[in-house]
Amino acid sequence: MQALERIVQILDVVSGRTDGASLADLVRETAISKTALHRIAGDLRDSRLLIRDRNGRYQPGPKILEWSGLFRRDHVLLRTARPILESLRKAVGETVHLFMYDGTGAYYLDQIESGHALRMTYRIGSRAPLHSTGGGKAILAHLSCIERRRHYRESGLPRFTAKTITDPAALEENLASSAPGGLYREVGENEKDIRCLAAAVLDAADRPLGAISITVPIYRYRECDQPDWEAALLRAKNDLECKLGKHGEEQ
Amino acid sequence: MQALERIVQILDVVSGRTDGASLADLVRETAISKTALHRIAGDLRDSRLLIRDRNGRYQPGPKILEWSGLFRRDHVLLRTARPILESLRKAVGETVHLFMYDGTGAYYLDQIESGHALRMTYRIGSRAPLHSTGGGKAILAHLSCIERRRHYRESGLPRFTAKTITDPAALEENLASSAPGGLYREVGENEKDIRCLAAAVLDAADRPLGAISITVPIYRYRECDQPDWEAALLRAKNDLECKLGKHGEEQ
DNA sequence: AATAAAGTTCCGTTTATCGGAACATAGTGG
DNA sequence: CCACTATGTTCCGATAAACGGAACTTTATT
Repeated sequence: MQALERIVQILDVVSGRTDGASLADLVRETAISKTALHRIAGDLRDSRLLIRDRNGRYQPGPKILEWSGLFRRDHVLLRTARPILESLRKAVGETVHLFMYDGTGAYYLDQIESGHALRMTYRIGSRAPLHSTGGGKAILAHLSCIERRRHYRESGLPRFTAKTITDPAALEENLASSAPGGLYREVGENEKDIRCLAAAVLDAADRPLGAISITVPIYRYRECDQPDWEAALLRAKNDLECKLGKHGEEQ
Repeated sequence: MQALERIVQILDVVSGRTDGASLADLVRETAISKTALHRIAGDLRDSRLLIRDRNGRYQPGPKILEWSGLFRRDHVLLRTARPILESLRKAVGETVHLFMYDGTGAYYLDQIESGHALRMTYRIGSRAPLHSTGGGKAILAHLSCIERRRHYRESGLPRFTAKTITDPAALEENLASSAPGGLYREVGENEKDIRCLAAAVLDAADRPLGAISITVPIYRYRECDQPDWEAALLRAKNDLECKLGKHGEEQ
């Protein structure tokens, strides 16, 4: 659907700027004619997906909050994981993430940032590469060989840093050599000087629903913290799986 | 735009249900043909506005989070008001709301619920009637006569309860007799047995950006709390206006 | 196994959307 | 103060993008 692609483009631009976008901004940043932009933006305004601020600039509208508000309130994984993420974040003092796997890709679903000035911030809702992020690797490791192969073929394992694993065979080997208890490490493969420890969150049939991870700048990482982090992460993983009813009926 | 209307309909249905919607659900709840629904839902999936869970049901997708996440992070009014709302909520112990006015209507932008079992919950992002809610009345009172008249004409002042003020003249009078310091009361006009105390949030030119309100079930309301609440609300209003740079440069 | 319900694909028709061009309305600088 | 440029808005005929009926496949139900 052409209309949808344009709508998405427009809202991406508008939501990606801190101070909204004028019509002219949209003309510049999309390949849509001014006429069409004018018309579509007007329609988006009627639907409350956009509003115009007092300078006439377009801003994200309340409809988005309406859709996402309930999403946030009712999403089982998100809601269940929040308090667990909070404990984990408190225990390790670094940024923690919740990933969601939807059958084709993984997304950052939630994030609690570390209190440090230097910290990792991703955009909630954005795609997380499966082959180069800790959470992605944890998820990948729990897919069937067929699914994994298909993903290698379709995504092509793009390179992000010098350390990104771009060879399927190497990745398979890397996934096979996980830390004890099903923990996965990632060291500078997605972003330079960032490392990550992650665990998959599994359903009753051991299929991955998502993952939890701890992210830390390399220079702040100390080997001696590793055991504590592993323990805290495993606790969080088990907690979450229990609450989601993995082991018999939920409490 | 027809396509947009359909997209909005679909996402409204999907986000309004706690467990998503099947294609058949959508056929029932919209006036869109099954063929079109199938196609549009597929396109929405491609855009990550919808995902299919493991039962094949459609759920709101991560794109919505992506759009709203940044909205939440960067929205000046929302971000500035949060801590102030938290103090206010702590001071009065009842549900507090932040309203936004965008030139045509008001929306619930944020909400902190009271700890009580019985509490008022609205859907963030949804429309708030200007004539029957405390926040709406506070906003209305700070519009020009012309804007107010236009709103009366366009909205028609629909009735929600026996106490809703549906006559323009009566509403004008009601707005004129506000509590000291520009506070507005609403007693059961929007919802039976709920009362509300609200203050407008004004910009440097005294035009309303939105409003803050305290909402309480009638039976829990005690006359003696009134002065404290008025003071707390006025403090919050002034705080917020200062932080938004109303009185000279922001600090 | 038979029946019903849900989901998917195909394809000719049509109407909703497209963009160029012309016009209107701010802002800017000489 | 006027000319000039950037931005926003309206009109309208052409076109391709979206429409929905019908037929088909798959998945539940009894």
